[in-house]
Amino acid sequence: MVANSDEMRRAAPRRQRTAREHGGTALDAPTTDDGQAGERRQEILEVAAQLFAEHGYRSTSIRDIADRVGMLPGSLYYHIRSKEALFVEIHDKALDAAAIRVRDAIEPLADPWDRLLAACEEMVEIQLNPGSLTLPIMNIFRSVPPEVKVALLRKRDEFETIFRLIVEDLPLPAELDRSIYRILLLRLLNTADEWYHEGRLTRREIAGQIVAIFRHDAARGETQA
Amino acid sequence: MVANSDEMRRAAPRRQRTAREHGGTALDAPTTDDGQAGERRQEILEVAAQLFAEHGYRSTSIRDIADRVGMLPGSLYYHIRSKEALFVEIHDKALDAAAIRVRDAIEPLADPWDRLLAACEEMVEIQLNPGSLTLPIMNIFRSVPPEVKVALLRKRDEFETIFRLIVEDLPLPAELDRSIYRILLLRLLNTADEWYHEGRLTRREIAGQIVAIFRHDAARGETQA
DNA sequence: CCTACCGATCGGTAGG
DNA sequence: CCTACCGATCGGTAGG
Repeated sequence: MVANSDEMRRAAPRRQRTAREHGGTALDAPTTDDGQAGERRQEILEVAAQLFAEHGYRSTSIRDIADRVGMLPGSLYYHIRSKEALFVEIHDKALDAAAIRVRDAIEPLADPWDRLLAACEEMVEIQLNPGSLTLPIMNIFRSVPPEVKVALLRKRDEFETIFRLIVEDLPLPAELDRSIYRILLLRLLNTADEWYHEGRLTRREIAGQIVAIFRHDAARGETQA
Repeated sequence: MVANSDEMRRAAPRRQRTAREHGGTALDAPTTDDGQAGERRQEILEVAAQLFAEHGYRSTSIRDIADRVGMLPGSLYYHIRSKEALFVEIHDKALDAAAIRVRDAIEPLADPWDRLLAACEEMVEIQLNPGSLTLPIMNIFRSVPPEVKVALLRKRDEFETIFRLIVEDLPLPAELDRSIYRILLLRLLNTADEWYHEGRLTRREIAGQIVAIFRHDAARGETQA
C-alpha cells in the first residue's frame, strides 16, 4: 500500500546512516530513557517476544511486530531504537525475570536434589508458559547477527551461574563431569518449548522426569529417592 | 552492481509465478532428475549444508551459497529447484546418512547399554564433524517456512525410530517414561553442535558422559558399570 | 504515532 | 553457467 511510484523519486537527498551518531550504539535499548512511553512499550516487548520465540530473530520482521501491535512499521521506531536493541532488551529482561523466579523457588530449600527439582520445575514452567516476558527466546542464536550474539552470551553466562551453584552442591558420582552435566541440563530446560508436546505428562511431571534422569548419588548403590 | 536504473524498466512484461506448474512442487528437489550435473551439485549441497548449519535457513541466502561455490546467484537455479527444495534435500540426505551410520554402529552389539553408547558416540561424531553431508542441520526449525517444516518432520520421525528401538530394550526403572527419555536424549544429541565447546573432553568422552547420566538400571541399587 | 519514502537485499526467472 | 533483470520485502528515516 506504500511507495510504489517511481515518478515521485525526485532527486532524493542522499542520507547516510548518521543516526544516533550522538553516542550510544544500536544495541542501547530505549529511545526515551525514562519510563515515559511505558505501557505501549511493554505491549511491544511482549508481542515481539512471542514472535521472536515462535519464528526466530530473522524471520520476525518489524512489520510483523507492528501489525500485531496495531501500528505502522515506522511508528515502532518511536518506541524502539532498532530491531537488534529490541531483541537484546527482551532477552535480557526475560533472563532477569527467570533468574528471580528460580532463585525464589530454590531459596527455602536445603536438600541439593530438592533444589535441583525446584529449579527444573520453575524453568520448565517459564519456558512453556508464553506469559508476558518470561519466554523461550533463550535459544535463538543461529539467526542473530554476530554483534547481538556477544551481548546475549554475556547475559546468558550470568544467568547460568545459578545452575552452576546448584550443580556444585549435588552429591554426584566422581565419574560425572559437573560442567557437562550443567550444560546438558540447561540445554534441555532452555529448549523445553522445542521438544515439549502438550500431552499425557504435566509440566511438573516433565521436570520430575528430567531430574529422575539426572539424579545420581555418589554413595554407590543408590539411585532414586 | 545490478539493476539500479529506473529508465530501463520499460513496460516490464507481467510475469506471474507460473513456474513448475507442470507437475511437482517447489519441494521436489533436483532440476535434472538423473545424476547428470552430479559433481557440481554435490558441492552445492555441501556448501549449503554448512551455511544452513551455521546461520539457519532464513539467514542463509542463495547469494551466500552461490558466492562460496563460485557462481552467480541465478546460476544456482540450474542445479536446484528452489531454496526450500535444496534445504529439504540436504536435510533428508543427512538423516539418511546418519541412520546408516548409527545402525552400522549398533548392529554388532548385543548389550542394550553398549548399543546406546555406540549410538550416542556416533551421533556426537556426526553432529560435531562438519564433514560432507552428515551435518548439524537437524535442528533448524524455527526459521523454516511452515510447508518445509512438515516435510522435515516426517523424515525426522523416521530417523528417530532407531532410537525408539534402542530405548525400548533398555532395562530402565519403571518410574522413567521411555518416551520422554528418548526425546530428551535425542534433543541433546541433535543439538550437540550448539552446546559443545572444543575443550578438555573428547567427543567420545562427551558421549560417555551423556550415557553416564542417562544410565539407570531397573535392578534397584545399581547405577553405573 | 502517521505519511511517505529509501537503499539494500531477497528468491527467483527469461533468454542466451 | 552468465547477463540482466523483477517484484517483494526488509530495517530504518525525515518531517510532521
